Amino acid sequence: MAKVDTSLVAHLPLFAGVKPEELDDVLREARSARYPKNTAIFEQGADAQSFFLLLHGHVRAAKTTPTGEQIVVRYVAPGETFGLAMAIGAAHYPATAIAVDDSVVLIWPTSAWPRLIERFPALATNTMQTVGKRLQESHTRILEMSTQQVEQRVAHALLRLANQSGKKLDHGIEIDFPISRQDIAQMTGTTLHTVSRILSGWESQGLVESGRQRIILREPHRIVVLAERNQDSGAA
Amino acid sequence: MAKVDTSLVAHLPLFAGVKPEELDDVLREARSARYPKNTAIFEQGADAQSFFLLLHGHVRAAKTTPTGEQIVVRYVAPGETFGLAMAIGAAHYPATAIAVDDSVVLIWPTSAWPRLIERFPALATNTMQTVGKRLQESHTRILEMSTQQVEQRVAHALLRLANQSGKKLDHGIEIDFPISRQDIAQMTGTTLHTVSRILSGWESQGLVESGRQRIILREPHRIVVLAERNQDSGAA
DNA sequence: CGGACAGTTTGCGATAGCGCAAAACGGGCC
DNA sequence: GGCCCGTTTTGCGCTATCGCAAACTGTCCG
Repeated sequence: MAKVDTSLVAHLPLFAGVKPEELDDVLREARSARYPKNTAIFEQGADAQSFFLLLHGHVRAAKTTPTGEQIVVRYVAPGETFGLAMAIGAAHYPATAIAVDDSVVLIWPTSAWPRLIERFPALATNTMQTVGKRLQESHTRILEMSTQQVEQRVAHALLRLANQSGKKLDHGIEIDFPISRQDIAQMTGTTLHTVSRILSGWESQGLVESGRQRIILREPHRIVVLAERNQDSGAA
Repeated sequence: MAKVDTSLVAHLPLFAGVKPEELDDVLREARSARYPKNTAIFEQGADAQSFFLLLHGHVRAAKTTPTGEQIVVRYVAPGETFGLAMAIGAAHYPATAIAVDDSVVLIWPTSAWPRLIERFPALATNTMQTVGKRLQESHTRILEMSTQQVEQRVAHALLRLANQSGKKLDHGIEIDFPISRQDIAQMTGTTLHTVSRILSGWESQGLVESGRQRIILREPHRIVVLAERNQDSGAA
């Protein structure tokens, strides 16, 4: 089993308040694994046997309806935890996790959780805050879906992605993993057609540069304006 | 300060795993208060100085945009906690809480939380599960908003309310607190006009009986059908 | 008992966004 | 180098839902 250097993960929010010497004990309970691009890490509805910490790569968490429609719950960036079903008392994963890029994760067995938080209460506190933050983001998303039109929601979504996983280029910010129009549609509650139209429009205005599963924000500032504008403002 | 009988709250999920004799210690740190109908318990953005447990009545948690639009985050039923900002590491309340009926709550100072969970770790675990459940509900709501049309969403919302706070009558289930079309609109991401039209339609089909801030589901089963139907099914 | 008002109903255009379908595109693979 | 497939683009008609406006109604208050 690969040994993980504590210094690589010590600064993560999950481990805030855990002493360096203790950290080693926590990591000892984990194993690491690599998931190639486009492979599933776990499936919605499966037994929640493990929880995860993403070290490298990017993971998409998506939820599927009985009738097959999907939404993207979130994109997981390196340093974030996912698959926390057990912490919230769920026996099964409520969503599917897929590596969208070659990804490396740490994996703890669910069964280790009670022992871990007993020994390191900070883990429980930190996880609580993480889940709480996600709840708030979730509410924000509901608020946006309720009050904004599609173009604004797409703008917000891209800005968040850029913020979370943007690679700075001299001519803009590139979203650092493969993402399709369909994915963005599933993040914003619309269709890939509409997303495509919007991005085409932006592209012709020089706001973005985009291609197959690739998006570069050329004018983040002007996209912020789009995201925040009230529905009345008129354009030429 | 009013003394709260432990036996009244011992069975609540919040206190699962807390011994009866310990429970008294937890309650000793709280005070109780009564909020008349339509009064605010806390405002979005205010310092999160307390957290709450609802004993009687009903509370609406709502989030407001900078531009004044609102959504209903949830309705709190007796026995549920709310205002947990501190547990999730937020210094300010992310939403406003309003008593929709005369309500009685237990109030703990935020500052007591660290001490409480240290002494009674079960509180932390239980709260974690509560927040986790809310996160999942939130995702479900996003899924619905993304994939279903308004009528189905309204059906789901009413069924949930009936389930959570329904009073059984011989001729149906009544939602046990005052709720307006506007409120339902803010739960489902639509307008009060559309909700009104939908309820009028249902009323003329005998599915519901409704009036000023009052809704009775007469035919819950048939409403379930509405909630679950795929968008293609046609009616006579 | 008569307002006054908050909540509700309803009509009628306007339209954002969907859904379908077809074509263009771009990359990787053999 | 050429083929194949998943992704993206775009046109076009359709409609669910909004937005505005006006009328209506049940309740509470004086």
